Amino acid sequence: MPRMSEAEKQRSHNRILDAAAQLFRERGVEATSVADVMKAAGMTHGGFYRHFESKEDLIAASFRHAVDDVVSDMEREETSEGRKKERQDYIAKYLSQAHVQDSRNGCPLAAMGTELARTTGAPHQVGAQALDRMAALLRDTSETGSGRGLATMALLMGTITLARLTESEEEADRALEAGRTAIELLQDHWPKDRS
Amino acid sequence: MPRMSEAEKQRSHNRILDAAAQLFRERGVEATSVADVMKAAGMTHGGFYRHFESKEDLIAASFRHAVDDVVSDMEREETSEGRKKERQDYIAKYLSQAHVQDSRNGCPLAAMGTELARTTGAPHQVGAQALDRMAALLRDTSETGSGRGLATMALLMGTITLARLTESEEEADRALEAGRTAIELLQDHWPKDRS
DNA sequence: TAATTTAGATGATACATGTAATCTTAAATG
DNA sequence: CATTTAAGATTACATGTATCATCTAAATTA
Repeated sequence: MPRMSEAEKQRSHNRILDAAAQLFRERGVEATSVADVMKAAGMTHGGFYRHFESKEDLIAASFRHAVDDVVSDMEREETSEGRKKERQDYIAKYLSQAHVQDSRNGCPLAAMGTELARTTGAPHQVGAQALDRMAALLRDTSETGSGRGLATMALLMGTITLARLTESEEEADRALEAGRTAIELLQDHWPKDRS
Repeated sequence: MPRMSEAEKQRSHNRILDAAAQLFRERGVEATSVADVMKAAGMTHGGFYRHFESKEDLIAASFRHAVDDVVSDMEREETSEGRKKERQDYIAKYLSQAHVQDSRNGCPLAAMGTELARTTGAPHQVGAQALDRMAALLRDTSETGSGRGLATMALLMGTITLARLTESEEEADRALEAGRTAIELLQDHWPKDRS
């Protein structure tokens, strides 16, 4: 059936990225094989190396892809007011049962952060970059330092992880509610002079 | 060289648990093989199934083992004052560079939480139990609900994950500092009537 | 249109994996 | 002391893994 047009190669490439981004978040990076990804993308494993140099390469690329997907809307927002609203919406969606259950399309850092942290090289790098990017978005433009953005990010990620660890929706809800309350505290009481 | 005395079997058993608890935290559960664990415990992989039914069994047992290790001192504390002090010490150690760098002996939930959350069955269960246990310890005895304990746990875990994702000690320090500030806010401003 | 290129399929490689059967030997038991 | 038992070593097995060489047919290009 090969060979396909340049445009269709791009499409295949994107299908691989999408499939990888979903599977990696759902099952974890180590637990997902290149063949799994290719099958989910509707291809056999052989063609993989026409698109990526190695699995490590795919990890980095698909993670960036996933972060772009989640974050690009927010970054487009221009005004301070628009950003603030986006931020609140994002947090509300983040701390929801839907997000707890659908890790496949959820926050890449929450799903793969621990695994990326153990990596060295490209995957670790894109993880660190993603953190910068997200902390910047969660931070108020008027703020001096990155502290509150970082703390907010930590709280969001931690809360989702806890909620996913629980064994019932009720327990998950308790975790989410605690997360929401804590986020409010950060927003209302973060010291002005802290970084 | 077999066979060994009952007492020495226990010792072997514990060596396996220790090795697993360390390797799982350092490299991740999926990335660590039974053979890796047995080698680290000073044995060949053949004897493994005299001690555990399966890798899944080992995951659950070693995780419980690690949590016990980390938490038992705190649980022994009787007085409210003693507990409070233990809590503060624990948080200070938790949010330290040492903890960021030494995941091997660090918080099991921070190191394996995401992976356990993806599991079903025994490993997921012990993960959920660990969460209950730790949130209970982080919670003030005078409090009504588990909310603040949960939020504190989320913040601790999230902060460590972020710090481990960074690419320099300075960035890691920024994350840790943000975590400390946020913890203070939770301690000072958590609403009295919230669960 | 003929020659060339290459995306993806097929199949192979070399190795790691979890698990189990079998063997060895010393401890436990009588 | 003789017998039984079982901890750990050795080996085997079936499966899964990342990667690569080769094949194919269609898209490009000359």
